[in-house]
Amino acid sequence: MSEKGDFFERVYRVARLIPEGRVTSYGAIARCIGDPRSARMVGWALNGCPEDVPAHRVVNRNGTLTGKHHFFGGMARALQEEGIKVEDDQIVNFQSVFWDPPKINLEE
DNA sequence: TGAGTGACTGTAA
DNA sequence: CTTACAGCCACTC
Repeated sequence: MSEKGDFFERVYRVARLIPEGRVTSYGAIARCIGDPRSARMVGWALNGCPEDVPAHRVVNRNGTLTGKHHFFGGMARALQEEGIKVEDDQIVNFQSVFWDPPKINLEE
């Protein structure tokens, strides 16, 4: 076990668990999968995320849409479509829409 | 092999 | 949650 590709799969899995109208941070996902120091890799992993992964719901710890420049299409608009208020590439009331990812089965 | 870069985070002031 | 500094891991040249 412990393959390199597992890291990506875990990121995708957690990202898919994000409910609508909610967002999470890269560090939260990184910690969820057991690598809180690889937060940067989470963002890099989402760079090649499939379409079924709501990458637009993943932002940095400040609630800023840091990935907007890399996301295909209007990331801020997509968030607002789900009920998330965004202003100047920054999530409004970020703490209220923040979603803490549960610990998934790392061996599954 | 080593330096540079990046969708980051935590701590300090 | 502002700004500044350092640590972090993987990728590219």
